[in-house]
Amino acid sequence: MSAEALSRVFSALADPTRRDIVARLAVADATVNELAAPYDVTLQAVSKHLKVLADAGLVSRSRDGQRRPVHLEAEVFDLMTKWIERYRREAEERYRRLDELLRTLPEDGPPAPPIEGASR
Amino acid sequence: MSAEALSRVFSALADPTRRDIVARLAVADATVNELAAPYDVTLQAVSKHLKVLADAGLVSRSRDGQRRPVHLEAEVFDLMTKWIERYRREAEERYRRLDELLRTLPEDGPPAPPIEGASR
DNA sequence: GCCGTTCTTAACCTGATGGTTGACAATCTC
DNA sequence: GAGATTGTCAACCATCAGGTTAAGAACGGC
Repeated sequence: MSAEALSRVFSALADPTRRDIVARLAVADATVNELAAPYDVTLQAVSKHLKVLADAGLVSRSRDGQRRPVHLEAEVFDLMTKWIERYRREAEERYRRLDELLRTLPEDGPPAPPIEGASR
Repeated sequence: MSAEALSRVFSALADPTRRDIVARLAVADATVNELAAPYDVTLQAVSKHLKVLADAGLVSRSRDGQRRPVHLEAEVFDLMTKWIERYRREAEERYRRLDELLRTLPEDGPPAPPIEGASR
């Protein structure tokens, strides 16, 4: 369920053009033509990119006459940040414990014997 | 340069199996066989996943006899977090300014005229 | 109503990706 | 050294992703 969503978000941001679009939308909303201008790909390609971003929930598209203003949805970033921070914290906690363990060990040379069954 | 790196990281984490591997490595280092056990794909497939993660700099692989212990490299997460946080902050700042603008405007009904050239 | 503008959808091509099987390198065990 | 264990590499296959061109939908302006 949420795994699908996360996959879509990460996948969407794996493309440099799409990341650039997100970066520009963080500054201001923009229309499809405005967004497409800097890149030397067709408008259709950019339209596809926007569909990918929209499916990932990273942007929303509305209607204003013929224009389709694109808007960055910042909430989705929280989903990613939570995922990343969770595992970063776990890993760091693990290092902290390891450092502690090493500090409490006797101060001998590098060829220390393998710690058989230390924390198992 | 760093764009390539970011693409590799996001792309690596776009796959649910690889995210699961990262999650398990956050708890403890593990060998390829141990990592492969829960999934119903071949060992070779998992080996490929690990190569992708290693190329993204998310894990490192060393040697211990026949075993190849895999280790999570938490520093790379910072790269992602920085990217995400930068644009999330920009977007939020933009909302803040918009809210302020709306608050300073006269209190009339919904059909307010378009703000022609408001901040341009 | 018609034309130009804006944007999306469909069909298609090509290259990357995730999976498989098969071969083999490297290491421990006997 | 022979055999088992652990893991990688190569070749192959199917699907997906990003690009294109072509067609058309939706709207504003005349």
